Amino acid sequence: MSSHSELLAGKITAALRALVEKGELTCEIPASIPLERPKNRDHGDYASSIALQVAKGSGRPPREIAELLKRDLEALPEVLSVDIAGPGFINITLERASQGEVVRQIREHGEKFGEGSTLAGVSINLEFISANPTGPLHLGHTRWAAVGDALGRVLTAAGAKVTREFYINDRGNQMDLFGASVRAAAMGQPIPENGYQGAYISDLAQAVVDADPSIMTMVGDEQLIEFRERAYKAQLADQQRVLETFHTHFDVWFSERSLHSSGAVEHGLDKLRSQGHVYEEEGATWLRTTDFADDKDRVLVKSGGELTYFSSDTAYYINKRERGFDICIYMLGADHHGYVNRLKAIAACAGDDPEYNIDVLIGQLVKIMEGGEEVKLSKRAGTIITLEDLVEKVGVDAARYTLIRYPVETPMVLDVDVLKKRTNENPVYYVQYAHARIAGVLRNASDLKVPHALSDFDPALLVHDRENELLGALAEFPRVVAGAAELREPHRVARYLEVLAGVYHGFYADCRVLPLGDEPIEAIHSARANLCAATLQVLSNGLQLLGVSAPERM
RNA sequence: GCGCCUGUAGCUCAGUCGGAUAGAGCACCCGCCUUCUAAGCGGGUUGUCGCAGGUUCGAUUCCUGCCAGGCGCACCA
Repeated sequence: MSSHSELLAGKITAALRALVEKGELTCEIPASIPLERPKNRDHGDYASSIALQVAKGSGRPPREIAELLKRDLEALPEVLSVDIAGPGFINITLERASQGEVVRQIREHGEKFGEGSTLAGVSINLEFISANPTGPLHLGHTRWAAVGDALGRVLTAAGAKVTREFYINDRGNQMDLFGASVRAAAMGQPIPENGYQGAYISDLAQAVVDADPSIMTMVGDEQLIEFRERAYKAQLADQQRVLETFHTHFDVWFSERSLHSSGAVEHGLDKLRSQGHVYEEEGATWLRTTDFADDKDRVLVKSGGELTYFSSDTAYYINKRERGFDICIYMLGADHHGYVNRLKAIAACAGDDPEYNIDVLIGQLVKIMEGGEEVKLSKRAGTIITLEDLVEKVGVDAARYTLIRYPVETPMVLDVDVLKKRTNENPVYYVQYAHARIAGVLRNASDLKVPHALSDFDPALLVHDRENELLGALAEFPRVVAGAAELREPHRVARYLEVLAGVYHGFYADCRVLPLGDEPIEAIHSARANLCAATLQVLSNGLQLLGVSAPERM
């Protein structure tokens, strides 16, 4: 689908190239043309600083270059006028009817409006949460559940083939400790040193025993293993259930154990050896990650012969690549940021390009406020807030939306009291309300028999400033989605929706959509109803990308 | 000590490739429902963009140093 921004950028590029060829200008032509929607309405519908940017090496003043471009831009039928302002900004005003065409595009593409092809043909493995199956998902996991899921949707919209994957850390000491803790709870014995505390452990113990009381008569290691395995299955099933209620779906649940049982770890070691970055020292096997950006080498096989967790990580990465993924995205918490370099080093040691094949996103921690005070989280004291707790308190939509609307690299404070409110303080309702409001208008349009099919639409009638503003905002949606995918920042979609909702509310206040009282039905009513339908579509598509519902009524 | 993230209005926070008067919500004040959802709209007030330099026609944005807060530096998982 072609948009005005693409059209204008293309025209500018072509015009610059022609000027260079004719010898009227000497400069490099930038790969991307800066083009923005100015905040100030006096600056037209689109503005570009290209003349300022290009002027440097060209030996001509920016305003002169702007003048040269102006002629070409004005020749476009979609362009009404072009002004040169300030030091050399090019301000472009579009023909009104041309702006209105976006309504047609939106309605024709329907729920596909906004999709793009910038990541077409790229296969992406998106790994997020990856919690240990030794307890419920907590607040930190919840941020990733919301953002990771939204990112998956955004990447898909950009054309990528996305596999969402949850890596289950089901191997190692922690699992044994977990099993021992559950057994101790079942037997009424004290929880082992550094074991797992909390009411959920006794709940798990109770559930395991209820399902099969004979476990109490087992002895020794056999009993320990059974408690571990059954509690593991129960806890994993609980995580899966909770995530489904949170509208976060995984395509693959990948078990760390399976890496070992399938021989993938040995295979990974062989692969790394063949690349020449593995060595033996002091009885252990090491990967020389310091060949690439890491600050120390990492042990793959301990001197005692046991495999490290790091060996699983390397094998897992190699496994992902061999399953055909071009890009492996890892979403990690800030407490794991030290992993970034070693993960990149794994890719490099495997012969890949760490700048392309691997992408590590670090999310800062979430604080939570309730009753005006920070809720201190402590596993020991049992005061953890789980994903389920949060959803119970504020609902799926408010929880997801709030967690998604901030960039992940900023630490955020989540105020439970605010999230319970149904006011503007809670932006999810602001956006959803716009959607519900439009749905109501369209219901009324049908009742009043105001035609609002696309065939009844005349774009030239949309000449009000508010209409113009709304059309401009709608046209931005595909760019926003593409940018969110490219930068891995789904919060951009949320912020855009808030702006769009605001623009719509402004339009709604100033532009009557449907005929009043016994007024006759006219073409403007149909035009505006079409504009409403297009806005409804974009709000719906955007909310869909966030996994947040788009209610017809509120 | 080394590394990563953060520092923007009273509060919570936006601000892709440097651009034209730094934004939103909340809070505070004032208006707007005899007809499309007032969970809304309009107006007013609020800033040394942590500090100091540098690059540039132009810096909240890029570079360097410093200050403050958070997090991390295992043959743990």
